Amino acid sequence: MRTDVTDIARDLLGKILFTRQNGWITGGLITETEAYDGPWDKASHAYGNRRTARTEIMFQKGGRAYVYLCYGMHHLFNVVTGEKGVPQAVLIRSVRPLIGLEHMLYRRKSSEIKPSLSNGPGKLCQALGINISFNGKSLNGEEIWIEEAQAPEFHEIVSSARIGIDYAKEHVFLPYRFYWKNEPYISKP
DNA sequence: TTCCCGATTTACT
DNA sequence: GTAAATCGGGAAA
Repeated sequence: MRTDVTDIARDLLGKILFTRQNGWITGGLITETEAYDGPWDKASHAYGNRRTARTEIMFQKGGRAYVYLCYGMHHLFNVVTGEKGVPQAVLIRSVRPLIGLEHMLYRRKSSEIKPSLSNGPGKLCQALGINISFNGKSLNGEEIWIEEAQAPEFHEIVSSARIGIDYAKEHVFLPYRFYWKNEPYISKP
C-alpha cells in the first residue's frame, strides 16, 4: 500500500467504485482522479489544518468516503487516504459505467450510455446514487466500496493541473490530476 | 448573524 | 460563449 496521496490517486485509476442503494448495485471504472494533499495544499478544504465539522472526516484514517455539496446542488465524492490526523483525499472526477447501467440511466434521467452520463465529479455521484448521507461511511462493501478490476486494462496515464481551483493561487498548476489518455469518460473543463 | 463564494452542470444565446 | 440554478461552510463582524 502506497502512502503518498498522488500515488494513491494514480493507483485508483482502473479500479471499480461500487455503491449499493435500495438493493441496487451500481459500479463504474475510475478513469480520472485528483489528489488533495493537505494541510499545505491551498486547494484542499483542509488547508492549514482547517478542522471543522465538514473537514473532520479528512483527518480520519484512510478508507472512508468524504462527500460534500458543491454549488448548492452537486455532490462530490472523495476517498480519504491519509493516516489519522493527516488530511489527504482523492477526488474521483470521472468513471466509465460498468454495473447497473439501467439504474444509472434512471438516476441521470437519460436513455443512452454516453460520456455525459458520468464524466464529471457531480455526474458520477448522481449516476451512482452518492449523496451527503454517504459522508464518513467506510468503504467496506456495505453501501460503498472499491474493487480491483478482474481484467485490468492498460492505459497510458496523463497528469495535468486540477480543475476548478483558481482560488488555490500558486498551487493551481500542480500536476495532481490523473487520467487515462484516449479515454472518452473524462471530464471536460 | 451576515455575507461571499465554491473541487459544477445544464440550458440557452 | 455566457449565465442561471441554489445552499451550506467558513470567515468576518
